[in-house]
Amino acid sequence: MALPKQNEDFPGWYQEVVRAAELAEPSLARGTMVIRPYGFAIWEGIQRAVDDRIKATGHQNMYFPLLFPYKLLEKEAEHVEGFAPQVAVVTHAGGEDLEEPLVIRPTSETIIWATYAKWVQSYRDLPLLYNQWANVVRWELRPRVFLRTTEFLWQEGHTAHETEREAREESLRIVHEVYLDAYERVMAVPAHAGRKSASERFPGAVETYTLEGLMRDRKSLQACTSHYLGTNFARAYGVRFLNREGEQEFAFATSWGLSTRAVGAVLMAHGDDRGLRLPPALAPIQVVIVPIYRSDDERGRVLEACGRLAGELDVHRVHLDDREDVRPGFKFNDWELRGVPVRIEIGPRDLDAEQVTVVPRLTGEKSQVGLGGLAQHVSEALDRTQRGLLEDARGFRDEHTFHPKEMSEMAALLEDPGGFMIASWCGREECEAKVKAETKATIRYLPLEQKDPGGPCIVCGDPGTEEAAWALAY
RNA sequence: CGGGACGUAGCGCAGCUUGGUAGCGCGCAGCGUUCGGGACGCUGAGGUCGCGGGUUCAAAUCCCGCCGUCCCGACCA
Repeated sequence: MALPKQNEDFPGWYQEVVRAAELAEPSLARGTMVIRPYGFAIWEGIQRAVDDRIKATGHQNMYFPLLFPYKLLEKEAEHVEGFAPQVAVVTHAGGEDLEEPLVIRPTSETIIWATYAKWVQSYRDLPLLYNQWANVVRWELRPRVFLRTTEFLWQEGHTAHETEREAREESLRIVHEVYLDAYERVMAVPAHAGRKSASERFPGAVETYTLEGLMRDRKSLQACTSHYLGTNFARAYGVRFLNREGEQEFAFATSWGLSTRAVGAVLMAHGDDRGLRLPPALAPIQVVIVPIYRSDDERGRVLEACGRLAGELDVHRVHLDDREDVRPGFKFNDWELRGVPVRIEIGPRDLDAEQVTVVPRLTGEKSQVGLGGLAQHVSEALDRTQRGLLEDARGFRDEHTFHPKEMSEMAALLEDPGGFMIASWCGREECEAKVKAETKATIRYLPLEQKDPGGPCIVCGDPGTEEAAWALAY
């Protein structure tokens, strides 16, 4: 089984890696997927990293229901307008048509803020710093495994605050301390933190922050979002509190989410022609040991050594591949496809020389390591891999970041080689739309703080007000 | 919903033009030999040819209708 070449056929490469590494597969209902154990273990690693950080920033987990009445959705005008086209509605249950149709949540702002109304009376009740891990359903027109499925898993944080300042700080803090930290330190995926333009903003948000990562096919992936919602939801659902001056006031809101799309981000940011490459901090298996033997005699000797050495490693997740029905060569390829960071081969030749063979997935280079120094050698290889993947991805991104001055130049660069196009923008939606119509590229992010782009709008030539990053996206 | 393609074994496909016993590769099962980079041999299991109708002595193949999937666009974490 050979993978399609990444450079020549990226979508094919992606689908084949997902299938062959047994991460997930399309399911029976349109646009849904079955996540297989290995793929789910990667998601669990992401969950763990994100959940730890959510808790470290003072949030608690809770759970809200999957279904809520349709009329709740309608209370926030922009929100319903944005989500109505992609909402699945239950109209029939218990053997009859429902008087009140129920929405399958596409996101939970509505039900949560309708409930927060009951929880908040006074400024003393604030802030509410809550998160939930849940599944949501959005009727997307073009699903793609992990990147855009009809149903997906995510976490969604929903906080309520006393002041605008506090809520704005919260939404930014999540971007940096939760998402950026998890992406860069655990998933080894470099990302730009930025603001969304008005047209790309979450329905109902005042400001949407995003992390954008550049994938191996030079498209940008929105890796998560964090929204400052102002008082839009508090007004719609009546979340009022008595402030310190004794006046009624609407609470300020944030919401933020990261989904199973993150698994796709890891695949597309690090994969190569041999398959997945997983950062050790995330990998379900950090070190795999492949025994090599012919006779029963060798088998006993080798497996004994494998067991002993596995115990000596300073690594949490070690797997001994003792399958009898496939040969070592098959196992090498199998684990490379699955992205295991370090492979150790142990055979009779190694044992005779009191050494083992160590092969980091990052480089694929074999080296012989004496038994005494093995634990340290492996730890160093894992550290190098964790750093190396991030550096590789960052280098790739920087090589594909350009500063075009003319529309024609930008269009040509988007075509080949592709990547982020940093260019001046006047801030008008017409100009944004024109770029999309001509090149399919959209503004992926604006700097967190608006700054002088130092030149005329690349589209219309009027004075620029924003430094925008354009790219093709998923 | 617009434009294109495709539905034949678990997966990937050939066969259709010119109607006549259902094929190939991978995978799967058994046995043997192998085992330091995706093994090989022999034997075997597995199919309402997407569904319905029509033409015909005879339909995977020709005709009509329907259903479904995928790709490009609009929507999007």
